[in-house]
Amino acid sequence: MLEIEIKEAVAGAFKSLFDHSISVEDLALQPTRKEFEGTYTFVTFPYLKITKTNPEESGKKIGEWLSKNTDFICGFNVVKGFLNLEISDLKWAETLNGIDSDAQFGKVEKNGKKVMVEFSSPNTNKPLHLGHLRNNFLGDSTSRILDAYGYEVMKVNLVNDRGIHICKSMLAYQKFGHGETPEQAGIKGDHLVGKYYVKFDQEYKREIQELIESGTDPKAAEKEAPSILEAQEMLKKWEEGDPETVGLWEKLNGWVYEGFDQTYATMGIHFDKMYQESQTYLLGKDIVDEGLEKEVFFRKENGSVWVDLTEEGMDEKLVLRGDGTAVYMTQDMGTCEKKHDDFPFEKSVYVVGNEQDYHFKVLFSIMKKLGRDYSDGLYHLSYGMVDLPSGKMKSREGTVVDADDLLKEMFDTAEKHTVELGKIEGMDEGEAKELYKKLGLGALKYFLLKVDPKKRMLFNPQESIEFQGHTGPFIQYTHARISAIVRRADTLEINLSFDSSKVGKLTQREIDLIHRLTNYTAALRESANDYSPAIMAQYVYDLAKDYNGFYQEVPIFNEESKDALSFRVALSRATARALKMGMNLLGIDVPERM
RNA sequence: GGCCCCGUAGUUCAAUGGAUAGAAUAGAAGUUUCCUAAACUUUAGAUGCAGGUUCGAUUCCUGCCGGGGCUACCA
Repeated sequence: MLEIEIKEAVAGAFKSLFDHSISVEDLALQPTRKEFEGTYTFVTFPYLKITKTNPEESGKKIGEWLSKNTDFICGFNVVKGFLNLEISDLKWAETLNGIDSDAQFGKVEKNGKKVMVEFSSPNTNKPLHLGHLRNNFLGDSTSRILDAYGYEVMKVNLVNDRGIHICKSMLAYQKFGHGETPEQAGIKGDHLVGKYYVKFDQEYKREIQELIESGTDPKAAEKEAPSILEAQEMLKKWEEGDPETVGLWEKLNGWVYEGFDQTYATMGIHFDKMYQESQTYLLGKDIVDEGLEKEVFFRKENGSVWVDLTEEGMDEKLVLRGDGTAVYMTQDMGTCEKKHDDFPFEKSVYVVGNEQDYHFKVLFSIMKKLGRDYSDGLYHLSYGMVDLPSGKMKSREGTVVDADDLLKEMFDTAEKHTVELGKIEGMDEGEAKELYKKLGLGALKYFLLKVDPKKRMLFNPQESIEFQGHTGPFIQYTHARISAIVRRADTLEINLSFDSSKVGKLTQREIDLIHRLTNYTAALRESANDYSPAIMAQYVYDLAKDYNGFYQEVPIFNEESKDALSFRVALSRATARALKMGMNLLGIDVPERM
């Protein structure tokens, strides 16, 4: 890669000029700011002790050495401690040739390591909402990025299918459902069950109100309301395996899964393995025993078991109740171990909201204290809440954005825009429908992924369904446009290969674009190491923007030498390929025409 | 109270300790006989406050001010 070659040359300069060895990894190059001449900038400030002279002189010496001793650095200038390097047009053309003829471009060798990515984690008492979308897209995209970066990836979904909250919707259904089914009601199973969850809450609130009015203390009322007592009773029955209760649970969960499957299919997301909490909630007790034996945990007088993490800057944390039943942490320790047994990973990523930062910090500490060799590979991909302009989403107050509704709205808006712009001429209906889905989903995924995962973000429904500017469809459009160029080049039988030495003077746009193409792998690496699709999202946007600038400037099929023409087509083709690969990492399809 | 995260143009987002803090959108002004105008060009506009570390701070440290989260024998 070009950047490596330059770094090697700089290291050579240090060796030759100052008799000092620097490893290539320690050297940093940055893109030259556009107000200066050059493409790559080497900052000399940090090396003044080695060069034993002032910044300007250091830059000048290194620049001169590089010009003299390499055939691709054709010029340089020094501004203070900044050495700006110019790369010859020939080198750029050769670089593009290399990229374009490299069938393996963008591919990273498999590294033989396994990583498990857990995401989505829905509750089976209500449908998916906007927050889940951020989670799902992050998890899916991160999985794709890790896979592309050489890992063997296992995508898993741990479904929260048991517990008091599940019993709430079951109870309300039992009382008020009159045997209603999704088919009868004409709504998806998850929405039907969600309806009864809301119903429960209404009843529950009404009962509390009544109790308060009859003189009960508000706190006591919350605990004494008949509905909550019934739900607790139901949970007990479920745990005892009462056939009727389990039957109801299975029926409702079945409906919810059907609904979820539909939504996942619409989102283009699938999992390699499903875990259910109903199967894992009893796990972890053997780990508690192990921890006691290893004296990582300790038992209090009432029999409850704790871990002391004060040395790690945290508190004491309960890992088993006094009555011997499990808490969330017990379960998660067990599940962590089970996941590793099922798929012996080097890394395991949990895509979970940042309200659980502390929980995972504790969990990972415990696994480390227990001596699990994989504990350093545990990673909490923590993401911030999605806010609405009206404020925080609250399911009980009905201020959530439903995932299915939002997806449909995106598709509809895509259709409206597409038809308005007259883009569907010559497309059959199936093709057009396919396009609306790609655009709507592309817009939504890109919107949620372009933001740094850990940051809280604002989702304005009106503004979010945009297809102009820094959006998924902008990148998709660029790809469609390039595809048209490539199609035309094919009919003209333009040869892909060109003689680099005959391409001639390159424009700044062309250099920028090739430069950007050379950074694909670096963007992938950074994205994978940071578990951040946002980095890749930014890369594809910048690439698309660079291409649009280039496209605007020079007609590609104008009359010039065959080499110049082939060069531009090759540049287009390589860009399309990089865009497609990058967007694929975000889980976004790029259409051939739109 | 303790701990964690976040404060950047009107708005939504960027910026491995680097040069004159970038985009998009909204505002103003332009560009289609020519490969897709969902595009392009020009223009105006921002680092919460106060210190510190250094050649250099949006970035690192301290304090304050604002927003959010965690702080359950809930999950």
